[in-house]
Amino acid sequence: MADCKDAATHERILDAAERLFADHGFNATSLRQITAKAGVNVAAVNYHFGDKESLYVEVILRRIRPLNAARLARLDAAVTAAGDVPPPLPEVLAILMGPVFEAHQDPARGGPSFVRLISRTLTEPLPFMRDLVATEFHAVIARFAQIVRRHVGQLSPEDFLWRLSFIVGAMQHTLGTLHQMSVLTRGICRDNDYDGALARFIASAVAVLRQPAPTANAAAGVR
Amino acid sequence: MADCKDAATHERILDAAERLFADHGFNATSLRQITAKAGVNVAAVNYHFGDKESLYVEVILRRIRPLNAARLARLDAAVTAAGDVPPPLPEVLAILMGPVFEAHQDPARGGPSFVRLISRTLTEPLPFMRDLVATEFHAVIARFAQIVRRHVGQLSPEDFLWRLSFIVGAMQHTLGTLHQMSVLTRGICRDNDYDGALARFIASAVAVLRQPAPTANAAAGVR
DNA sequence: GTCTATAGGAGGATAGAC
DNA sequence: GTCTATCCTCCTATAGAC
Repeated sequence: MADCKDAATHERILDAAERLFADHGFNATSLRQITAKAGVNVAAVNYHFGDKESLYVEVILRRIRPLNAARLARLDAAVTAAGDVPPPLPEVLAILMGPVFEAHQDPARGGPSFVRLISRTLTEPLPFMRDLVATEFHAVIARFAQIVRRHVGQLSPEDFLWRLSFIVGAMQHTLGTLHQMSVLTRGICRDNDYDGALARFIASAVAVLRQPAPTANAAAGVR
Repeated sequence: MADCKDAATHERILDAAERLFADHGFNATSLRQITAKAGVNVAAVNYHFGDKESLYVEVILRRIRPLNAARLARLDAAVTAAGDVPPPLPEVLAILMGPVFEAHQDPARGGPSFVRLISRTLTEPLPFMRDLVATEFHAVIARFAQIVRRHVGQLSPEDFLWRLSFIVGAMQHTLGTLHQMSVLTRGICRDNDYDGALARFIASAVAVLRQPAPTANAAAGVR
């Protein structure tokens, strides 16, 4: 048996829901699928979590709280070590993304399913998900954005935020497709090359942030 | 009345569905919502489109076919004009993204709803959507990737595809959030600054593609 | 604490009148 | 072509037994 025979009903439901929500999304997943996969009764969800939305929230919180705590702890350490100047940009980005890549490799931290689920949660516009993202990510985002900002002080706020948006998009897409990069690229990019993927993401994000400030004729497509 | 009184039922259903699918997604939108918004009877969907999935496909096809045709036509013209060398990278990217930004501004080409719907369709993993994307986008993607590739010939296939993936993510995220950039940035980035957004996207994509090839110690977070 | 049984409602699809 | 009426499936949530 792959399933631990002694896992509490509570945990078994969370595990099954994590996988199914990641694969099919919130609306396309029924409580019956979840309880069937978990090997428990339909009513167990209501007993342990109340309703479907609360279950989804718990699935996310179980993983994201330790993950974000790790991010902030590592960032604090890096800031302390760096002294008066902000920590180097690649290091800051590595601290932001590293824990997610680690979670992708570690079933105990959710594995690929959880990472994909995060990616989905960031894009699905259901009100309760937006609230969840706002509550759990706001402190992390503000903290990192503030430090990154110090590295590109010459940029206008507008340029800075557009670049940040592109990077968030790349991040979200990377997390959502990492598990199938081998298939998507016919084997050229490997799913399990975490160090390579992380290094390339960081380098590209740095390239976006450090590109020259735009000039008036840049919009004309000048080479 | 904002609605054209003579719009055929067929078109009214497509318009209502486009908006609702973009706002709430495929599963969260009911046929009853669509027909209510269109001011037609529930059975009209079945009569005109067969079932819900076919309706979704028609909503996309109505807009995406002219859009992709315009992309390929402009690309052909640019390739002809450039002669032996490939057209400049920023110009190629402008041809790829320009038509989408134009559609965002033009209600007759779908406006923000259609652009958001495309973004959603690229991320939702329902089988019929994956088929739709494969069928309608494959030729365009292959054509553009081939030309972009000629600008970064020194890159390994692996580096090239990772960078392309980051750019696709940035593109998808930009299209999905363009309509609310004002809100997300508290007014700093404007939704309707299409030229500015397009220019910034192109510049960032170029920065990602043209960054130096990675070195062995890049993964260590060296400044 | 966990399960059985079921209420109560919504959704997609269709038959047949007009 | 468009509408009315309806079928049947599937879902969430709950009440109450064990």
